Amino acid sequence: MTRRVTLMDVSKQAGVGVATVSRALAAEPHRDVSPATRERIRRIADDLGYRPSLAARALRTGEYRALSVIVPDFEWGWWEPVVRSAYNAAEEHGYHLLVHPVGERRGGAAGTISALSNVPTDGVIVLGFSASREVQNAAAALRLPVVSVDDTEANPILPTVSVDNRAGGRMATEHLLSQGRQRLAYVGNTWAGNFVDQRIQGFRDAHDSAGIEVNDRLILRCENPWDDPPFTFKELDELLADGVRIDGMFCEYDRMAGPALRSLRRAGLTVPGDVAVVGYDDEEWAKLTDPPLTTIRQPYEELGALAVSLAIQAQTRPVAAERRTVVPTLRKRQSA
Amino acid sequence: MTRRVTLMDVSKQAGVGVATVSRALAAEPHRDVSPATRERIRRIADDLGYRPSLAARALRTGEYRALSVIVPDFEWGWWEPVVRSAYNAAEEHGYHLLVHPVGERRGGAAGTISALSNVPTDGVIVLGFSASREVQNAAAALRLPVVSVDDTEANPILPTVSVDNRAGGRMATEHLLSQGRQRLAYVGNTWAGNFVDQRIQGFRDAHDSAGIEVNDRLILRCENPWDDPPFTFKELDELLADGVRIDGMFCEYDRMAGPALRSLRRAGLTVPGDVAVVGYDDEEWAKLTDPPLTTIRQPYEELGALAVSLAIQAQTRPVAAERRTVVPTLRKRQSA
DNA sequence: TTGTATGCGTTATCAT
DNA sequence: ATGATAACGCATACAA
Repeated sequence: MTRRVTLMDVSKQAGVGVATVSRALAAEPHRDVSPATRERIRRIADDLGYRPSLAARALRTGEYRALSVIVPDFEWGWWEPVVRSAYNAAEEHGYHLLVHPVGERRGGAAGTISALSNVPTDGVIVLGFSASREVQNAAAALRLPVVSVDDTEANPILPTVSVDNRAGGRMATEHLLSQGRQRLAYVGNTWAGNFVDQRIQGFRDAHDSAGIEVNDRLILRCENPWDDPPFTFKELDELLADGVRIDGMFCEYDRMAGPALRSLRRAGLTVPGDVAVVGYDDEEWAKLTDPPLTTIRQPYEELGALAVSLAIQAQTRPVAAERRTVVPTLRKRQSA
Repeated sequence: MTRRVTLMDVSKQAGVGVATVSRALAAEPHRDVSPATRERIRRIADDLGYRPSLAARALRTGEYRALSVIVPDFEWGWWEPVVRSAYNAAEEHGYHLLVHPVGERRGGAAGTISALSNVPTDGVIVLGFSASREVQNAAAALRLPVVSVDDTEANPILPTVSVDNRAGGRMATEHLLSQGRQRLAYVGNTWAGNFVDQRIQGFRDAHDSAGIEVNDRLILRCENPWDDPPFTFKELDELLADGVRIDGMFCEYDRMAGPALRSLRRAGLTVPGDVAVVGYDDEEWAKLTDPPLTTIRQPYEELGALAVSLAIQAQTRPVAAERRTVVPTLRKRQSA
């Protein structure tokens, strides 16, 4: 391992001062350096294999030009496209994006943010967590601005970008109703959460507009059956066994579709013939279910780009702790 | 935004020199500082909200204590658990792990590595790319050691950690044969690649051991049907329509299972009754197919941990450009 | 247009 | 056990 090539080396080789070299190598052509020398110096730097020291630069400028995004690593999938778009957006701003999965062992989102004291970063984007005080405090302790994505708390305490879940629920339901389906089930998880309430609210909204009454018995809260046979939703199995008829189903999120489709098939119902099914999230594998899943697609690209732009803004001037809402769209496939 | 708290501030407050403060705040108790002052200084630092400057530290020590992992962002899914285990392993070594998705626009793996000149990092782990000369050169230009994961080239030019695909293919096939299945199809993608050859070789190995002849007509190379109805594999549809009987199927990787299962169902075949199906990768959603997919699980945890350990080693002493192989396991579910 | 000199905050070396 | 100080490599204010 030879010593690293520094500005000094380049300057000596070029027979000019380090300042000139620094200016010549600046990203955007510096006004105080002749194109000729700029060109000459850049060539020499290249020949010598010069690479700027990020540490030295950051020490001098006080910024790393990097953002960190905290992702929930126990929930695979949905956040990937957000990270992707954030990465691209960051790049366009000349920033790098560092991705940090939250480990159970790492004390959740707040713990992961605290660990960022050892990561060179200028700002934090938190994906998919309700931004509690703890998150806010952890970031404040590091003097890092935070932006939250997909936090569905009623009153955000941070600048927040999120999707209109109520509109999404409504959209899914309207799609089902518009096909003449009348007896719709809502198949949700057992957990509670604002986004759940919002999607159900959308479900109700659509019924109201259509003048159809919601049968509360069809609003199901199901236990995860993912690890034990027969991998169906027993709540749904029982409902169907009781002879309750449904002709449409809105799954709280795509992952509910696997067990739900199995329950339907087990009950001898076809999709979409007997029952039309709509999911939520448009995860990559939604096209792999049988039949391919019609679903609500979150505007992942917007989410990522917006979050990055807010995070960069927040570095210089405070950004209001208010919610920016983006709207989902319907992705039609074969299940409804 | 007030000025940041530095060692100087702490030292003045404590009435000691900066060196003492630096020693007192070192991660592992420094031998040259009394426990009393150590304790006192740490408290003061805490009170003042002192955070070390990573830039200054890195400038001084010459290392960031961070590794970068390059992941193929166009292939969702399989690498997630590897990143997770790598993250944990890195943490145990006192390192941070930075995750970098490769963008199409970013010039592939090599391009993404080059972009790391703007990322504070001490080493690179490349996931899921055949480590070409380009990758090697890109890393060399940055003077960063590289470790490759899941590169299936015959002769690795980098330290490489990979899974025994031949053993995996054999394992999947033996599982099918052991159930008395005799007419097995191999359902693969149209692409070529060493890992494909290896899995097929394992498929053949198992047949050889069982004294069963492979019917080459049953080795299918199918076009992706993921974006167009009817979302089945037409190659498989045709085979079945021709009246060819199969009773078992090995999918080259889990994602092939969606269309394959649809093809089977469309042909009126049940799974696993008529046809037993085994996948490869054990992706998260493998449990969502109907029936839940029996599959070959790659030892993701080992892959990540091993890669990190090699990358850290490579920082100090050269690590041989040889392949370390780990073995997959069978994950039994309902499809076979 | 270019060169010189300073300081960013830390750790390590050398005194004491 | 502690303190003073040099050096890491860069960007910039200021001088030329």
